[in-house]
Amino acid sequence: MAQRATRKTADKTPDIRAVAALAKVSIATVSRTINGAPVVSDKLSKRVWQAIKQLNYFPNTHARSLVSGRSRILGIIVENITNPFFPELIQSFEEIAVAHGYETLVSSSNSNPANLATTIRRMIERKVEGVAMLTFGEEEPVLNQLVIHEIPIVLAEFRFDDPNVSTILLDYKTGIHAAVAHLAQLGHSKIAFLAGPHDIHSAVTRENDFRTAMEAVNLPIRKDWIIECDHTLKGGVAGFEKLQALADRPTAILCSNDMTAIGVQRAAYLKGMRVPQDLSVIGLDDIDFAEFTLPPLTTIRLSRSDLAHAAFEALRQQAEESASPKKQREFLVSTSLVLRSSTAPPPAKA
Amino acid sequence: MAQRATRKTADKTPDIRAVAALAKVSIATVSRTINGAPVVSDKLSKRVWQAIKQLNYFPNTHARSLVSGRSRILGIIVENITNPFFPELIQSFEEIAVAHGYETLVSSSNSNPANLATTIRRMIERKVEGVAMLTFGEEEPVLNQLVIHEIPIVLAEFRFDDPNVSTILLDYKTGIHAAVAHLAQLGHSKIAFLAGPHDIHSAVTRENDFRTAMEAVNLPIRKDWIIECDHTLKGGVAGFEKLQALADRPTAILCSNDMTAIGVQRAAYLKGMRVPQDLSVIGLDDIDFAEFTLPPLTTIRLSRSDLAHAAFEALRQQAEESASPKKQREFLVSTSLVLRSSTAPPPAKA
DNA sequence: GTGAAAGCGCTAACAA
DNA sequence: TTGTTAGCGCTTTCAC
Repeated sequence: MAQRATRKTADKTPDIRAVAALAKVSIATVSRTINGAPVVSDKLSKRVWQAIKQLNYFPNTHARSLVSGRSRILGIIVENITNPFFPELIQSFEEIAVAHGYETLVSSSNSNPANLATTIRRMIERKVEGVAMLTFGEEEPVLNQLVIHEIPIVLAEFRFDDPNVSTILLDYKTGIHAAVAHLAQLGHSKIAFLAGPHDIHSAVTRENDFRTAMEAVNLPIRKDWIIECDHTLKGGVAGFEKLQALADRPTAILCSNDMTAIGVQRAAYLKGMRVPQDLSVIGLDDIDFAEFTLPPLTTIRLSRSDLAHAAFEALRQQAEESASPKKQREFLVSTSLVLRSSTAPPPAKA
Repeated sequence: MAQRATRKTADKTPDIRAVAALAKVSIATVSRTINGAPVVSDKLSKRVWQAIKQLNYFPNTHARSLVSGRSRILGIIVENITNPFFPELIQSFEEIAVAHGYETLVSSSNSNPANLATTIRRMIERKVEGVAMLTFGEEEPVLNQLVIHEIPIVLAEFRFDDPNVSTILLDYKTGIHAAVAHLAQLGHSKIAFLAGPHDIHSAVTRENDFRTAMEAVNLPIRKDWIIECDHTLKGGVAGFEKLQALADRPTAILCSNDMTAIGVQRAAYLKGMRVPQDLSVIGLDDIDFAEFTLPPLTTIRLSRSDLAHAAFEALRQQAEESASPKKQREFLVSTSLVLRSSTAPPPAKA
């Protein structure tokens, strides 16, 4: 009761008025000072900062967002935070966002559409200024809500015709062609491909690029050597076993991602096969872990940092240009082959 | 211009007034309906929900937070999102939080104090209702700001005397004693320990538990067999190499975490040593990856889900009891040994 | 059970 | 350059 007697003596967290009172200025001046408006005199500005420090004042972002209409929050949705590729990506994205004064809301879809819908709802309620959907193909069903709310979106490998939607194109082709050429040069002609799930755009693109790469070096594409896996360790194990069950087996396996490749390495080891002497393996992503597999994995590098930069940049441009006519943009992120120790010439014919 | 002529016809995102108008009720009734206040009649409630749906209305959380003083945001700060233990932990925590209607702000300290301070500032500005600091020992310098703002905190393995600070105690002892006993039973007497950084509480606790476990089975503790690493793959490699440089070498290595153990496995492989025939290795955490190492890693399981539950529960209790006298709480999360294939009897004497 | 009205803490006109 | 003031969209007394 006593505490509520007067505003000024209450020991609640200080607000902009408290700062203004202590600095003997108006609240507008405090607001201008905090937001770096160029008109405040040095004298007052100094008094204000001093008062802020003295009171240990923190501006209330909710009030700020409410009146300004800008939340300074960005959303990022990934497929599966448990695949090491994504934490590394999130980390990059957050660093960039924080450096630009944005907060990040992270969420993973886990390939669950209901989950995704809830996430979108949460993000809309929090008034995010943009969403990076790095789910590589699961986004279509929910895109609509975001588009209706005119929230800028950036997608990977999927074009959507709306002025608020930008796209990041991933040039897998360069890396995959280099990988296949590398294998061919080592003398491999029997090359298998462990694909990702066909409902993921990036998986389909990767598989297509594998096909054209094989054609480019005049190597046969065998249907039973292209197997759909699920981008997980277990998927790699399963894919390897299917290949082993075949009468005619490949001498090299290119995998749609690193996790699959690591699964293959493990499965091969358990079967008593040596990588790379008995079997060459190449991954895709170059997650931090790839360097530490046994043997260290040769892989196609897809830079998380490049991807994160592109995603942030796409969103920032759209959000901060809200006045001018919005337009879609396209960004390109490239890939490259990283040579380590999981490839070698094929074993001599038995 | 034309668009701004009147509020009612403007095509901006609908607000509570628009819903009230369409449902022909007051905004208070809309608010009550949304928040499930028990007084609204079925008839009006139905009209309101119908209007909400028709307008595709989403309540503005910033306005909500501003007036209610509750943001329904929780913060979680981890040491390093790149260690697979943490994404799994974050995932669990977020799921629980979302299920209870909370949003989560994620951040990793990356062992950078300046970073941590910024993070805390961001979280205070966003008015988080609680922070889970799962940094295992880097939290002290910034605890103060949070405490001043009376924000509920939950810490791992560190007690702090303040009514807003709860603690999760981790019972490493059970798991570590089981691991050492398992090794002793296999016939090992030369057991090394690759510790974590000494400025991390959990690392110190784990090391101490290793010592008491060794005493419990009457095995000698050798100083040069206890090496401080850094909980990373590289650290494990380095630790292994230091051990190999010794004249008298251990036959088994217990590691302070899984990443270290995986580093050891890799380094041993490169040296031509076989795990477990030549060297037994045990990890701690049981990250998802542990099951897929070569060979599958025997490790001490620390449940991410249990930890996440404890952390959320601690925060929720503190946040939702704000009226009644707050009190510190303690939670306990236990560990257990998971037997896989990286341990075996020591090699016969040469 | 329902509505009217007073703010929550801040930004952005507009005045001075 | 600085101050005054009108809301941002919502929750919550307080009347009815």
